Amino acid sequence: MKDPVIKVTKFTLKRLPHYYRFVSTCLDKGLQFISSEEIAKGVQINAVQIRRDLMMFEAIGTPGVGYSVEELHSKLGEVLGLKNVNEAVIIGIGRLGRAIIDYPGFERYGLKIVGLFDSDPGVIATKINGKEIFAVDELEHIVGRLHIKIGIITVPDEWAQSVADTLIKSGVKAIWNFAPVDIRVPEDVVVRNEDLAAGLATLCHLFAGKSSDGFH
Amino acid sequence: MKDPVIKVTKFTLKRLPHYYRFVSTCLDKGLQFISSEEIAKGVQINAVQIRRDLMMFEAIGTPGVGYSVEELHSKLGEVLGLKNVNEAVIIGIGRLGRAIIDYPGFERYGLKIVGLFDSDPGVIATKINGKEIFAVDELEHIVGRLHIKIGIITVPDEWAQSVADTLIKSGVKAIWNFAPVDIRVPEDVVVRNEDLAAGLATLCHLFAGKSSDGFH
DNA sequence: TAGATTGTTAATCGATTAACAATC
DNA sequence: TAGATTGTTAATCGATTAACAATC
Repeated sequence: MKDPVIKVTKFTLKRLPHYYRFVSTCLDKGLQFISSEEIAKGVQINAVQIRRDLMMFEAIGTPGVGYSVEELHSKLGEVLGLKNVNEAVIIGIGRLGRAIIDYPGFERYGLKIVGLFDSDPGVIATKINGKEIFAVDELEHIVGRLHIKIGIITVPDEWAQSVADTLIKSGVKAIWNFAPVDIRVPEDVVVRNEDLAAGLATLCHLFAGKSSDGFH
Repeated sequence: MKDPVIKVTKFTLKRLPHYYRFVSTCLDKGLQFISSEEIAKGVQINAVQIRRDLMMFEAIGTPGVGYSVEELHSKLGEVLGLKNVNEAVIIGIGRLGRAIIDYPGFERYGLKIVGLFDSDPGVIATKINGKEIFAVDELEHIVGRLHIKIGIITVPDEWAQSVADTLIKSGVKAIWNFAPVDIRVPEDVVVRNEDLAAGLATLCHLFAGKSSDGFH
């Protein structure tokens, strides 16, 4: 019998990490149950929306009582694919790469960075947090042998696509790209282009809008 | 006469930075005109969608010819609020903070980080790229005096909200938060919570979905 | 003119919200 | 039972797509 793949819309999916984070803190506090209203306050999302989103697990809540914190936490983690530790490699050990390597939020999500790569002879063979940095030339070899499925790209724009291609050739199925270019991948590979500058542009626009509105 | 505030939906806004980036490269290549089809290929978004999005500037394109690269570039930059340089401060000079300080995509968007702050006596008064790091205690004073409107938060979770409060009190109107918590702000302040771990969670889910699908 | 491509209207699709019956 | 809160259905809202007339 195969696992029923839980279908979630793109939009629901975006909200899940927030629920997960909030529910995690509730768990830490030792709470037993929470209502959709309480979650709503915690994550600033409409309570109806939340109930709707949580409907993907059938009948996980108890009317009149709320949701079991523990169960909800566990289910959310499962849907988000955080149950098993995911091993990843990171390519590009500049400042951004280093920041990612010890970004605090990741452990909770079970991400384990097991391979560090760079092309700069000056950093190759040095260590970060006890992990050695390898030459990019070895990327294909190592990724293939360790059966790594996730690659994190923190190299300059002009290298990003070619690094991605190498990763894919080596069997990587999920790419998290921080270079400010849109990476092309085949159908069976998922990619997330995390363009920080785009986030900035969005913020600037909202800001510009607000400030001109202010004068009317 | 006041500037007509161009209304853009949340979704259009998310696509604009991509257009902007692509059009920038066309400009660099010296192209005169591009069609919505060409942009579509470049950014992997439906051409109709693009035309629809670009309708916010009235009649900027020429039927049968396309859009003037130069004009489009300039208009997009304007809408995104990138015309004037935006000065910002950053609080939290850890690895992430340092990565942000020299992330390559930002200059193009006119972001200028003019103040660096941290609470660690070990880094206060040291310099990065020639810019001195100040004590957080001076944040309110300096931000207020320089009339800074944008604050970037790269401190640990537990400090994020309080730093945000200080920023707001000092007159900051836009906050870009990298700490993995949702920051609360008053109505007249815009905030963008850039939770990297949430991005990871999204990627993991997509990945998990793909891999189980693969077996059917 | 003929060909290309825009701007716009109408049709479709999907997400959010409101209302409420079912359940503890 | 009465009160609370879920799960679900129906109504609304907004975004995307398709079709095409207008324009260069």
